[in-house]
Amino acid sequence: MESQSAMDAIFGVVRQVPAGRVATYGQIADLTPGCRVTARMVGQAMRFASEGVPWHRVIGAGGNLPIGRRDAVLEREQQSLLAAEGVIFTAAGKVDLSRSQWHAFEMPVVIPRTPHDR
DNA sequence: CCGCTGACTCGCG
DNA sequence: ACGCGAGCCAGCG
Repeated sequence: MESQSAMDAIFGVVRQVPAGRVATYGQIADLTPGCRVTARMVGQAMRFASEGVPWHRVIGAGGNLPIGRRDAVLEREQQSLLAAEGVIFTAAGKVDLSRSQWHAFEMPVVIPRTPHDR
């Protein structure tokens, strides 16, 4: 299994996803600071999500719910949890990322500019 | 050390 | 639309 510290880092990012919004495995991986975290690892980590970690807001690329291949019951739970939060689904049963994807707060890159160079 | 396996993703036919 | 293979990286036998 992956290291506990890596999962903690991943959980830390997942906890930032607000209700009504979703993020993809790859997105979480990219946002997770520290070492090389891949989408696969995020998925593994979600299996061990503890209380307080909104695992249901983490979905597959393109709005898929890849969990369905493993556990249909769990997938229904994820759907109901998301629906209860107001997440928009498409007719195809996928999450409408264009409307519900979480956009992490990005720290604006402050370009250093000294008084004399302008 | 090798190979297989994933709640993954992307590209190609 | 759908399957397949390759990249991905940690864990396990």
